[in-house]
Amino acid sequence: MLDEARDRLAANGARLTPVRQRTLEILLESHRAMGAYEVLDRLAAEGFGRQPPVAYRALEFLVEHGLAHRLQRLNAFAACLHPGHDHAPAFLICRECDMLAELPAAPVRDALTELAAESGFQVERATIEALGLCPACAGAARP
Amino acid sequence: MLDEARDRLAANGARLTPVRQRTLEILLESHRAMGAYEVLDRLAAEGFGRQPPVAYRALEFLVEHGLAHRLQRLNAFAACLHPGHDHAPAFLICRECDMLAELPAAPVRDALTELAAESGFQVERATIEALGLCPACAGAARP
DNA sequence: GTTTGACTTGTTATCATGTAACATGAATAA
DNA sequence: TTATTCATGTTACATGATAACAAGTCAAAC
Repeated sequence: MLDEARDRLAANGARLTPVRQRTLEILLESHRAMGAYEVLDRLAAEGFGRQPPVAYRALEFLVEHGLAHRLQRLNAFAACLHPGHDHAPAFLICRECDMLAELPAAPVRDALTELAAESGFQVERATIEALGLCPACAGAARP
Repeated sequence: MLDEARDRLAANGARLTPVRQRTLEILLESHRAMGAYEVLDRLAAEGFGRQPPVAYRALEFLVEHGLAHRLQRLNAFAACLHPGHDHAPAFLICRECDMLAELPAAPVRDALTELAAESGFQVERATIEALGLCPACAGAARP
């Protein structure tokens, strides 16, 4: 995963420096949405800077290069699980257990792009996030 | 618009009190996305309370009752332009002029709901926001 | 009509999230 | 090697949001 990321970045003339790599690893390890300050704490504990911009810059960099996503509803970030494939994912956030699922959302994005185009609006980036119940929690709620 | 809002609320046993009404008016007048603190300043200048919860409570109330929307991407709020009609609107935000358009997005929502259902996820609320260029700004950019 | 209880509004205090501006250090290219 | 660009770190601040409590308002029940 990291090697793939490094290659992808090199192709764009960007570098996976230590902070950036560690930030990506932290996101990948925890495998859930993390707030910037949570990431910052981890970084600081490992000897990196302890001021907010350190985390925000690394996270922003990862998002810019498609290696992580920003979740608007949660004010949080998560590693991208399918870097490069379909880059307009939709996110499903379980309101019970906070589980996060990322799914390829080409049809949804297309519907949105087309709808916008009818008003002459050019979509560049779309945020598609749903709140609801994951299968496990839905099952538990209706026994 | 206000009368319609009042009626809709009365039907739900909720009241359009002065702060709430004024908050809705402020959103409607400016007809764009406003931060909570911007709304708060206006309210305070008109003799209402000047502490954050005053604005947040009024805004939250309006959102709860479908009279306003919260825009995750902007950390902002905007009056709902079609209260009651299709309540899963998509938002188009122009990155040049900050124009905000709200459009009925039933097809997009349906596509998302169906996609989620394939994974067993039950969508309750969806956030669909697009960043891009409005017709005016797109025209100006490509002369 | 007064009392009860739910709701509304306001406060203080604090926390969480995000960014601007600047100084220093490392990598790259001329 | 020197100029230039990019990265990292800092301080300081701006913005966004909520918890906890006190006081006022209003309608319904008695």
